[in-house]
Amino acid sequence: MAKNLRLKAARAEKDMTQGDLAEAVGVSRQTIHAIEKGEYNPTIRLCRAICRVLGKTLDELFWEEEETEQ
Amino acid sequence: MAKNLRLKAARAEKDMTQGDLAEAVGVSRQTIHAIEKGEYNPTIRLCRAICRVLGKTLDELFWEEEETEQ
DNA sequence: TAAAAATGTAATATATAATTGACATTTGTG
DNA sequence: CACAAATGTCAATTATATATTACATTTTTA
Repeated sequence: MAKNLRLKAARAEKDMTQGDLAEAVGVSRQTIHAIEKGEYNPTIRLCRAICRVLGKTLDELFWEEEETEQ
Repeated sequence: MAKNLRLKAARAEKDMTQGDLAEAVGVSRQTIHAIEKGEYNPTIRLCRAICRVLGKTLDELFWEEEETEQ
């Protein structure tokens, strides 16, 4: 998975820390960190929760034209 | 998770069986069945793969205004 | 510039996505 | 109708998303 800079930017736009977002969507801070870093392949439910909190769509935050690795 | 009828319809539009789609995205037929039935909370990577094969966006196939259960 | 807040990282544990194999039921077609 | 293909379902297993705890590093701010 590639780094998710769009997520990082959307979070910054809302002035939320990784911890704030984690709490808002009900996961651990490390999970948000791992998603932004591209280490995790999150579930669609978590992606939707993040989108709702940040006011973005799935396509805006989680679409990728091509799958890079694995 | 709610039944994913949009996925079922998009698959029908491409005249693909559950088995065809499963093979195209590299998962088992049961996984596709479970997603359509709403039993699984698939990963974003699998959702993207399905979207690419069916020529749809994440928002078209996997967005939900509200999370129903659990 | 020191303290606090935020972020990065790692190891271990747990929940659940996904596989596999097998069979039952439904649907389409000769 | 009979056969085949597609779909539905179940149980057991494996892979991996996520949690938890803990600490190190970077960034912010008083």
